Amino acid sequence: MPELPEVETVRRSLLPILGRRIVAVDIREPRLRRRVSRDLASRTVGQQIVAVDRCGKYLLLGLSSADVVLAHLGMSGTLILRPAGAPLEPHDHVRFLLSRGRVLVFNDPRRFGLLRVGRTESFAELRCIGPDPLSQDFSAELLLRLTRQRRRSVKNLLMDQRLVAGIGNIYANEILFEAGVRPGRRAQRLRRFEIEAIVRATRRVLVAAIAAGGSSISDYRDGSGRPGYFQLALSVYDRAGLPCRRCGTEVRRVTQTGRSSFYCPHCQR
DNA sequence: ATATGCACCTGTGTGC
DNA sequence: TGCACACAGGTGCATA
Repeated sequence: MPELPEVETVRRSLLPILGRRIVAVDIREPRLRRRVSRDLASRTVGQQIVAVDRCGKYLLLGLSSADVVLAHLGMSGTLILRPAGAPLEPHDHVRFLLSRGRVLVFNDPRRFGLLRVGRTESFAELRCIGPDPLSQDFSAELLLRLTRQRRRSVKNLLMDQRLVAGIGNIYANEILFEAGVRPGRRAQRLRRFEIEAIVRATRRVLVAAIAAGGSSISDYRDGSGRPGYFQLALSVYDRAGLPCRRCGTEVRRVTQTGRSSFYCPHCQR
């Protein structure tokens, strides 16, 4: 489910928790991709939530103690705000009871997500992720540097969180369609104008996707339970065999390093 | 450096 | 209707 646009949408929808205190923590299933921090409850109960930030696909809830709750939504995770008395739902793994009658629930059917508490500096996963593709750091100069000497495919490169943080399978495909570049192209063979097109396309696609509230392919919801609408605007992702919205040619699906890639053989070179 | 295969999980859709 | 199978937004490992 969640790539940068979905995580950013969740972040924005969670802003109403700012200033609330964590009153109780209920860990029902600690076995996520990594075990939920054993001291999650002891380090968060009594703390006030003072920040809701995003770093790539990670969400960071800043606490008044200077600790941070680090969350990753994996493939199927959601962080959702409900009324305090709302009934437990399937796959509700951790619940933070908040002041002023709300409960923040980490729900994740596949349990590929992550929920930890600690100092920001202590999280190794944050140390090795690249710049945010919406920041000024993500420029044609940077992408040019990243692509030199690398034989790997441009799509694979865009999805490498160490190089750029937040792009996953849906948006890598969409960005490359928008840029007119085939996903299988080797990074080092890209021309400068193509690099520039990819940088522009990245901004356009991610900004549009955030504006639409992300993509709800099956079950993604934001923190207030609302779906996104960008799936209706997808150009190639999950559209194998359907006509390209721009030229009518059939969209193709190929497998690259274990993931499905989609492209229009006419619009993308 | 990079690709592949697999592992971790559950849910859904498809074809028989 | 039931069953087997493929596949799904992510990441990390071991192996080539």
